[in-house]
Amino acid sequence: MAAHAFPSATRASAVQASRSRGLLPGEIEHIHWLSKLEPELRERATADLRVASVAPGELLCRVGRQGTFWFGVIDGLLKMSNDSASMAMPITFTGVSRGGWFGEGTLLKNEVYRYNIQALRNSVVAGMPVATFHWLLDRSIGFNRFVMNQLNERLGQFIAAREIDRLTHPDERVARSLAALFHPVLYPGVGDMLRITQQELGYLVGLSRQRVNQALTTLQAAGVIVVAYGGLRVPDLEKLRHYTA
DNA sequence: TCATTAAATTGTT
DNA sequence: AACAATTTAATGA
Repeated sequence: MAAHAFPSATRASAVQASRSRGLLPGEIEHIHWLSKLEPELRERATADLRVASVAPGELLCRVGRQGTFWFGVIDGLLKMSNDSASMAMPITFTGVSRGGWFGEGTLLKNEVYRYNIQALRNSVVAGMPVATFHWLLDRSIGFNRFVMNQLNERLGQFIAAREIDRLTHPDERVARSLAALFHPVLYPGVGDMLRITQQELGYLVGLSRQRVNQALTTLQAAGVIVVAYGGLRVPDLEKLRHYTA
């Protein structure tokens, strides 16, 4: 179980560094909240957004660092956890998939990050500076509505995460974690096919790849998922969410 | 476009 | 943890 060794690169945040670039036209449509902004505000928002590639194992946020960016996943998969530094057992809060944005709670309170964000694979991540974040909060009704909704949905997800932790049956843990990744509001970019390897899912749920493979086979037999090479489909999210072994 | 090869991912022990 | 089988991605004719 201690073998969760990543090819551990631990460079500082990539988004602010010279490794970041501006937004590409094709990426704008993947940022759903932009369409909720008033047109005159959207201009600055898009101009201030930075995009960077992050390698597997790389950390975007570290516990205790001052919150400086609001992050969003353009493509790839991240893991939100509390692990390493602290005394407690490593706990994965959630995975963050395409279309997911996070860090708003930290920025709102002008606090330090309370979790680590680590890339599980090569990912493309967008970052909005804290100044722009507050600038939009002060001006845009649509943005406020989005952030509020985001906070609410994530609260629900964290409550669900606590329940997942209590589940002992691996198949059920995998089922619930997958259901969380298919959350249509938090991760609108996922679509019906989630790209995730069984190894990545193992890191996320805290199981071996072998056990994940076994769980996926069971879940497929139960008809709640369809396994494919390098990913899977969920025909009925509610059935997956309520799966019992 | 097709065939070949390397790399990634899965299935199984 | 190791290994074989399968699928995808990359390469060059």
